[in-house]
Amino acid sequence: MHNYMQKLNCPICIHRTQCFFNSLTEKEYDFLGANKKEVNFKAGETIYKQGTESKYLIFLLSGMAKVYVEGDNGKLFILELIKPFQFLDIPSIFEDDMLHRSSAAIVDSKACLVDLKAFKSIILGDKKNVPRLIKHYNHTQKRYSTRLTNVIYKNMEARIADSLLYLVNEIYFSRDFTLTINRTDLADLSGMSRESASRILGQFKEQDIIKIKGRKIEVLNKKQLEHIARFG
Amino acid sequence: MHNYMQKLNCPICIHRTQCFFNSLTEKEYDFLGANKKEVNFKAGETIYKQGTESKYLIFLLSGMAKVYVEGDNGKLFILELIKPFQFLDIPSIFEDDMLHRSSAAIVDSKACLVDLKAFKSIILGDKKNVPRLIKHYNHTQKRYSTRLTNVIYKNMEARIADSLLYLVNEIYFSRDFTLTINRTDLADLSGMSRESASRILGQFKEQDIIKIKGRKIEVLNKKQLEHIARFG
DNA sequence: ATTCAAATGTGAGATATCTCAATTTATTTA
DNA sequence: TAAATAAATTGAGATATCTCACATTTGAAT
Repeated sequence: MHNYMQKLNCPICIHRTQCFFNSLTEKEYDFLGANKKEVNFKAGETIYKQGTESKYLIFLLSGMAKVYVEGDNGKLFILELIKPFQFLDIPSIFEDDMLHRSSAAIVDSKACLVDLKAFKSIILGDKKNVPRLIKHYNHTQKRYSTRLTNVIYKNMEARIADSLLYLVNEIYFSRDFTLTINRTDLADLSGMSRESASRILGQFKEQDIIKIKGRKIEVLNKKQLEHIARFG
Repeated sequence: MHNYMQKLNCPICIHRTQCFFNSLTEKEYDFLGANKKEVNFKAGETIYKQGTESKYLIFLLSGMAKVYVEGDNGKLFILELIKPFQFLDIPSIFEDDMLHRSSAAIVDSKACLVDLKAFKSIILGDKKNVPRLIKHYNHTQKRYSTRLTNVIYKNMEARIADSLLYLVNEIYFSRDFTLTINRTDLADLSGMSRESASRILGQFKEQDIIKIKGRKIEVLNKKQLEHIARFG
């Protein structure tokens, strides 16, 4: 098991000891548990597609997944990486149950599907459950703003720096990590072509900002990376 | 008064006869009313800035506003245009009350600020009020996805076409309208420079897709505009 | 109507990023 | 361990978009 698993920081999760669902009563928890399914996904497999309906709340139990928006040309832009005990997505509940983003497994993963009706009844059943859900939406919105700003205003160097800092601070919790994602994913996370991402990485390596050995990356100069992320 | 005022389609509003607040009880409504302030903004004036805290729920009573994210370089990307009786923004309630986007008045406008505490207590006071709020978040998230996809995958022609269709379908409700926004706003809405936006408009005029007389725009061939928005 | 300032339009060169093709490196399979 | 396959790097030309400078139009003020 990767060590990034040890230090989870998810806003909402179903792991009994953490986040969202830990505030549920025993009864609520059992009710949700009775209305869930577990599904396995192989690396690369699509978990769900934007524009489709889902009767389930989806979150990850093991592995890693990417959540992304996709264009007609088949290209995709990764919004965030999802680790175990985080929601992959909540459909548009109280509306049309649609999903507005897509998701795929990066490594072999297991997801848990909770019946949406059961979830709704839990949310509406006790007002103490509402704030956590709202927090989730705030978190998502904030992430969207960041991603949008990132891709609109920053040059490629800043975008790759941003992605590396995201991996250090929010995914692997270490300056020294082995990527679970490939270069194409890193490029999609940074909103550029695979080749451009590769070039920038080489450039950072040349400047001794990072050290690369295949999928092993070590951030040598985080301060400078932060500066590049800010000013390009 | 512009005729676009007549056909409002807002997801949530405070106008007594429409949307969100019309489901409130008399008592709830009066309580919110007692905890609100009205503020006037001149055209161009900033209403709020991203990264700041707000103790108020903000929505528009008259005029028009733009909601946008901004980069360090002073450039901005407009997420949506806001018309009367729509929320400008809801801060990150149940968290840090922060705003993650910015807003400015496009024409002279009046906004209504509702005390956040009062709003929270209304939301938590009766579960019937929760779904409408969740809907608002869904709407916002969907809009973000659209904007993001737009700017990442589409060329300038498609982006301008998209903006024009947005104005026709969601703002003015007519193929024939007088812009309340200027060319710079249209460019910021389309994620490109003012000059580029201007060039594309000229191109569309040349192709008889639209007719332009200053700020008056008439869409002559909506089908083609839709095709361009889709395929570039 | 005339004048002035602001908004808008237009052209040409500059620039960032992409695409394609070739090469190298890493990973899997036999 | 070698061979085969997949992933990553690198270079060079192609392209979309931006920037800057200037021209034109529009709307406001006189």
